[in-house]
Amino acid sequence: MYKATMAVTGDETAATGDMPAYQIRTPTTALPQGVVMAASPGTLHSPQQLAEEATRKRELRLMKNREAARECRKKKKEYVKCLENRVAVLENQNKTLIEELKALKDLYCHKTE
DNA sequence: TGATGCGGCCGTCATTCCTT
DNA sequence: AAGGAATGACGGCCGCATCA
Repeated sequence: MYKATMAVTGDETAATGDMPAYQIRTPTTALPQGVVMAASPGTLHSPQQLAEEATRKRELRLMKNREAARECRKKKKEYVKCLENRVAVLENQNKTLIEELKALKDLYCHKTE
């Protein structure tokens, strides 16, 4: 949703270049706390062990995705806040420019009279 | 005071995007 | 192409405000 908007405007770039900050994907190497690495697949044999491994993998995936979702929402909120700030700045600039234009018009009118 | 609507947060699933 | 991370979409839960 907000990604599409970014693609259109194309000027909300992060310090890193042409990529918006909220889209920068930095690979995380650290495993979340409490996560234990499984034995290598070659050491698993019985259906019981295979089922346990599948369950473990699923729980790990869910846990990682849970964290990712939290992080994603956080980034999205920051991005929206950033856009709102930008809107405020641009509105102020616009206001200033309108006033400046008005002043220049007044000056010009008085000169020609 | 219970019913209802609303907004925010969360977890999960499905899909997209990126890296290797 | 496979695998993992990021994100969109959806539904559930909770707290708060409003109303009858």
